[in-house]
Amino acid sequence: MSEVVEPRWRRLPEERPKQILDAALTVFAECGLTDARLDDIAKRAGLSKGTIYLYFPNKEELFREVIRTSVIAFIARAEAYFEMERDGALALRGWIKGYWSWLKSPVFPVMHRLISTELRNFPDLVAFYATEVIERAQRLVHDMLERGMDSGAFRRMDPAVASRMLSATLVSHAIWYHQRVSFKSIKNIPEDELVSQITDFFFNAMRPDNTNATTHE
Amino acid sequence: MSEVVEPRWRRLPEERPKQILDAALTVFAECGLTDARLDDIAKRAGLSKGTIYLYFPNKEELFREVIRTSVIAFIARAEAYFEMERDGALALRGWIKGYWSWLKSPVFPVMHRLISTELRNFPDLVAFYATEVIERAQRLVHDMLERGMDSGAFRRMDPAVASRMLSATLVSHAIWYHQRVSFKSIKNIPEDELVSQITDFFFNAMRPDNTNATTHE
DNA sequence: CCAGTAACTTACTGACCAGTCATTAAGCAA
DNA sequence: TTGCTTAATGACTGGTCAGTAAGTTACTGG
Repeated sequence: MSEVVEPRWRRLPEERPKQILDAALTVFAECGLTDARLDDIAKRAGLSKGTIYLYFPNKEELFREVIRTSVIAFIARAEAYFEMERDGALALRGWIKGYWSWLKSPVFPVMHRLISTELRNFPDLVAFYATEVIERAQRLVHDMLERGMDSGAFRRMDPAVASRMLSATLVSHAIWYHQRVSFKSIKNIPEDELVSQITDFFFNAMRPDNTNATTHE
Repeated sequence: MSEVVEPRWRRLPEERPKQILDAALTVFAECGLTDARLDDIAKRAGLSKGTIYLYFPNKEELFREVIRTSVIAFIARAEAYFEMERDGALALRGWIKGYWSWLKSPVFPVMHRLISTELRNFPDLVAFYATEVIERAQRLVHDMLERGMDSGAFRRMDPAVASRMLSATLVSHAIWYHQRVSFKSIKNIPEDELVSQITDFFFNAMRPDNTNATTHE
């Protein structure tokens, strides 16, 4: 019998880390850090648990690495959205689109859970996230808003506050979107519609006053 | 030696459930369902773990009860805010204040975590929360907005969308507020200021157009 | 074709913790 | 004071799972 017997497993040391990180991201996204089982991650990656320990020292470090690589991937993508659109309002529309694509990715719920619940256990990741994502993003939006205000496209207000309001709206909607099966008010609204509702609302909040300078008081 | 010896423990069957629920709320709020330890809850309540099982059948049921009682307490409080303020805009300001007081309470992060992560394990609580809080609240806000639109205080738009935008902004800010130590952009802003920033922004988004009916296009 | 070794698996260990139950003690009534 | 009821305790059990280590299989170079 000269059958070609498939080996039970292959040696693929180059590809393992990525396979494990991908699987881990999925499982962490679904379960969170504590409820995620290394056996499940291994199974999903088509490996045994022991293999994970060849590439990562422990569960927590695997978690860290999942976050780090995912965030880095996002930043790289986001920066592509920013090749000098000088018009503040247009740049902002581009930003919203790009930001949403991150928010709707499976990485975001993981990040969000981290931020809103498991934060105190990972101060290093918090610092990393704060400087590498939040501050960077806020500076960008801040600048776009100021440009828009200067050009008269937006009314004058504190750009830091405005940018926070935009984030707030997007972030909540993203959370609901990820859970949309359970949310009547979101369930049947297509994604594009949702984003344009948010955009419209924000631009309305920022639209300049058309009154003829009635400085009452 | 006729010292008055304090008994090692007292029999207080009436008060135990509340003591346990209070302690559980705190610990669940900090750790989430999985990471919360019954021993910790017991310790915080000044009891032993066994005692918890005299009043609640298991951890999950205790969790359910924490949520139920807390949500009910909130609803009761919230309804007090609503004794027929007929003016839409004023009613809305009242609503925001009341809603915020719920959002900043320790129950909200628990609820939020439940919604955003542990949802699938508690369909009954989700349904309960959806009907008893979300829908009810949305209907109220919806009505207030419509009244405000009718009176000309607000511009015309879909009240469902507007109410969702308001919730979104408030909810995100609440999450950040609970984690404010880690959030530079929020840390030094007093609570009142935060709420009024949100309110102002929302009212600006809803302010009617002052253009003299320039129906271009 | 046959070591030798690197990649991977599997069976195990020890810590942890929800839930149990035998025991102890508070309080009450006679 | 005694004896009964029941609130409360805390040591224990059984299951779960992160992490380990010994064993197995794929591959490589001679």
